Amino acid sequence: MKIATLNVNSVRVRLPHVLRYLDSAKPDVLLLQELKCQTEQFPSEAIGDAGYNCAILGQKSYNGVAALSRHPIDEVVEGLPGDDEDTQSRWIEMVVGGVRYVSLYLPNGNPIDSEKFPYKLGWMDRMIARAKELLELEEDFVLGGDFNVCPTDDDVYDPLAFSNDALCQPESRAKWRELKYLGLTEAFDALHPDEVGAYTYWGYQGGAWRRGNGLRIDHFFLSPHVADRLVACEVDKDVRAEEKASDHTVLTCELRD
DNA sequence: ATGGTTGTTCCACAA
Repeated sequence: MKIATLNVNSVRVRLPHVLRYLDSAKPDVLLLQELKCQTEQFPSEAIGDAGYNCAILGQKSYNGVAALSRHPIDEVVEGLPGDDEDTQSRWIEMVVGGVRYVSLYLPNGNPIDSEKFPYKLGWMDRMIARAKELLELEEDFVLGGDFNVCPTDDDVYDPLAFSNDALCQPESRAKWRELKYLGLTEAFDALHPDEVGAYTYWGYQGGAWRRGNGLRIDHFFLSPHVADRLVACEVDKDVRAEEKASDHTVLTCELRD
């Protein structure tokens, strides 16, 4: 079972990249974030022609998440529970073959002296609560996507430059660990415990990609039974190297069948 | 302190 996640930064601009990836890598599941389009504008036909079913939660201009599957989708849950006032499309769940796959786009939270930072932390509390609920239900699940958290300074090309960034705040990192300490396995760290600089994002500014100035902010968290099946988790940098690429690349995770 | 890029939109805003 091959699972992949990609923040596309506009699915309409990045459709060729997505189709090329599906055709070459043939993942069973692909989680997408930052669709930047409404649900009706999502290119379901092209992706359907490529052999994938889609669960989509779009939004005009910003955010938007989707989960694609080569196998039939048995159930879809749209949105992260816990705040009826929250209208941002950042969470979708898809059940395939008895496993719940979540595509999530955690709030960026910058700048930290604005209302955006407490929104990020509150959203993380709701994510932790939902994960706890799924564990209590003894569900098998995978949380994948753009977490907008660099877990440690080893995940940042220039920690000093990011010391005031929401992605690197002690509060953001503490909640990231709180999620993990529920009993989840962070796939990349579990298989590459001492690896430094396994970045998944390189911004568009200042030749960041060319210079290797990246951040590790895309992650997979696995529930206990799913973690028992973990065989691989890798960053696929080829997608970021393409023309007109997203600022993120693909993170993959392989589970024993 | 500022400027560097990209995407969506309607002009700044978000990242």
